[in-house]
Amino acid sequence: MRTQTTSSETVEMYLKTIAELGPDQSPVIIARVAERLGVSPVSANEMMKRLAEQGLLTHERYKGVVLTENGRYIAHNVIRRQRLWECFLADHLKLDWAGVYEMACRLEHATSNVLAESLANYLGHPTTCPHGNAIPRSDGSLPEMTGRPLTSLRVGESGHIRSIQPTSADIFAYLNRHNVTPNQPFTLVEIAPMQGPLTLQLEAGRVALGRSMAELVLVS
Amino acid sequence: MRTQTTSSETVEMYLKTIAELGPDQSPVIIARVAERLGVSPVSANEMMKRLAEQGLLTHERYKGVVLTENGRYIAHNVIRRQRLWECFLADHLKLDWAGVYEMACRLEHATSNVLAESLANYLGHPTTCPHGNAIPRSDGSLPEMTGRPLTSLRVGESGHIRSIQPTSADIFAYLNRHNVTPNQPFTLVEIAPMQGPLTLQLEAGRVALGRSMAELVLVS
DNA sequence: AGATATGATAAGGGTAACCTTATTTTTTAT
DNA sequence: ATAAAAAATAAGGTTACCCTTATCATATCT
Repeated sequence: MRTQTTSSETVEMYLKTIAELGPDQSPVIIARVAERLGVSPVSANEMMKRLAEQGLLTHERYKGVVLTENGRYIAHNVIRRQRLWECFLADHLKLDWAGVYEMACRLEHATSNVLAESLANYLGHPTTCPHGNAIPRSDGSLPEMTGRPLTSLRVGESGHIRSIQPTSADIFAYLNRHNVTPNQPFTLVEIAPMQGPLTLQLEAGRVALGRSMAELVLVS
Repeated sequence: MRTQTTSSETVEMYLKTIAELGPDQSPVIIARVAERLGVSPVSANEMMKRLAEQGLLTHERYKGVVLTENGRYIAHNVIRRQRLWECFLADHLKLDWAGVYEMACRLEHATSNVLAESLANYLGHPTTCPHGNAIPRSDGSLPEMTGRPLTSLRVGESGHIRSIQPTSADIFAYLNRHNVTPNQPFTLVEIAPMQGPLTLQLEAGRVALGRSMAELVLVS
């Protein structure tokens, strides 16, 4: 927890993206960040230089970037705001589960501390967003991630969906359409060979998920 | 109502400011806009040129700028969003009456149509913001302003506070501290000469308001 | 009718983002 | 061990804002 100098929206997006791509503080390849932000790798590189100068992250060539304590603090704050807004949008405004991530992503940058805490209070201090991801606490700490990736299960195993990691609205929409949402019980009925799809049996029916999509799904 | 091409935050702020300074579509002096936005007159001038090119306003030298139908539509939409957020912040989150204008001013630019309409619905389609100003309708139309400026009253006249026009948080705070808020009954007990202050008798006590502040207060 | 304050424009710059197109460096995979 | 793929950097540009200082044009006031 430190000098939270107010950061531009762009800076906030970079920090948040890095935090999302590297929980556990593992180095994040800059090109992955560029991809997710829809920006050229060159631009992302330049930005990383600036962020490093500001002491928000460290960069080791060909390894990737790691947030400093200060950078992580800001990132978690941004994520906190986003997830609080997601709760409001989904639970109170009844907005589409798949779309709230992106809507909240715009609101998060326009949210002061006072506002965030009032909102948290109004919502009853929720601990997870509608997609099941933990909401960082106001001191910047992030509760331990519970659940393991769907891809780590064997055929025949059962469990409950715990969370869907941040992704695009299309993917959320696909998952929602097939009832792959938090708390749903399921059984893994098949894993196709050659990096093929995983097939889940849910109460409402079956779904096939490609590997990369399945990696976004945490279960218990 | 027209081609609402998505506009930048800056453009939205210019349009909103022009709409606020020139209700009734009277020409607005560019320097006034610059002042309110905290920008140099030269910058505002350049921006007006760009806005005129985009067909959002017309500019007559030494007279001022007037929004086109399209420009006004966008401005009213921005104002609608801001005032809806003000309602939410004040009525639901119980945030400080004086501060919600500025908080909402940041949220307004991060608010899509879908979100604005869901919010309106959640709030029960309010028609005025916490400061008593009319909320433009979703078609961009603005209900007729009711009430006249406090400065048009004579000593001895009574009435109710109707609204406080958009201003800074300090001024809102001052007015709030002295109970100059919508629906308060009052009597105008004195007008000091030489452009001096107006003194109001309210239920809770007396206040003295300078001319320029009094002009922001509409009464009935 | 002319002086003055006000409003507008011209000219020259700055910054934070972004871009593309080389080129270089490192990792990785055969 | 080396070739191919991936990551990083260099170089040169663009855009949307913003700035200051100086000059020009108009309206208003005496």
